Amino acid sequence: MVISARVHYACVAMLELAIQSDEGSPVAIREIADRHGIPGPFLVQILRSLRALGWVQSIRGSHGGYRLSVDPAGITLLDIAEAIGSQEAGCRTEANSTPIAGMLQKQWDDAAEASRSILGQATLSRLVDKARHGDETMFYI
Amino acid sequence: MVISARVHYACVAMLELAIQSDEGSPVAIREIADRHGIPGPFLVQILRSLRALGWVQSIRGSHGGYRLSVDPAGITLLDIAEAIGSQEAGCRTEANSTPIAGMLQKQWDDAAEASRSILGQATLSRLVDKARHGDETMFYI
DNA sequence: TTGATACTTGACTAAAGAGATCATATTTAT
DNA sequence: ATAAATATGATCTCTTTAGTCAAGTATCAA
Repeated sequence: MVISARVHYACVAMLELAIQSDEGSPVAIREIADRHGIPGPFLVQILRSLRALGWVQSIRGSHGGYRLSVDPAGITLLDIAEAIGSQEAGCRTEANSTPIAGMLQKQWDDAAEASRSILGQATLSRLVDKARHGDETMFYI
Repeated sequence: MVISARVHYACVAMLELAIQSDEGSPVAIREIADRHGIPGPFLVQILRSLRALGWVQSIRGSHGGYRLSVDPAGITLLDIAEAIGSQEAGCRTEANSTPIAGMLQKQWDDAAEASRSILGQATLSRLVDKARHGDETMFYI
């Protein structure tokens, strides 16, 4: 699975919003963009997509910004990558024409599934905890 | 890890050569291309790359073609993908600028490593066995 | 009511990579 | 000789990626 800059930025933004969700005031795009060196107008595009997905809400006007509008425990990096990124993982060959192609396709699928499994376990809430408590290894039941 | 058509074709070709390595006569590009619906001139390009890697050898002239020049047990799909494909797995962000970016980078790396692990176990010889003996599950020590 | 701040929207562009395609040359068996 | 193969370098089109721009709209605060 190739993670584009777009997907990476989307994850950065979602994490920033998750971290700052305690404070009442919304977070401005500029703040996130400046802190992470992301081109502002590009981040605007990305947040529009996230809003279309219903994952963030926007507050217009002065002192406006964005707020997370979902439970951070319910969104994983995989969700974001699949929603924002266009690039499929693995390889989609047309109609396993030959036994060899079919066998290879299965390997590509297995490899892609392995990546997806990792990213599917990384919820925003876990990552926020990780970011807050430093690098200590954490155990979950 | 995104598997391009180029990588997929390269793997098909290597498997074909591995399967037909018993017979003395080399395999023509046309034969592989026709059997799998691969554009001939494109496959030529790919076999050139494989030859440059020292994995196949070419025999020119009439009745010429290609032959595997390495042990099929020593080459995996990962080797081929990394040698032929240009696209890196995961995501390379520049110099983990922030804690959040660094944390994400680690997730991208973990996901990429999971894919690589799967493809790294798929040697040509195993796949050839699989292709020959049908779909029976095989056990290796 | 006016200005500053911040989001909204749609269009646009440059660069890179993917996936071929083509023409021409060279080698070898028969 | 000639047919069958590979060798080589150039070129081409299409899609995606990453980013930019301009003009509009909403809200707050003085």
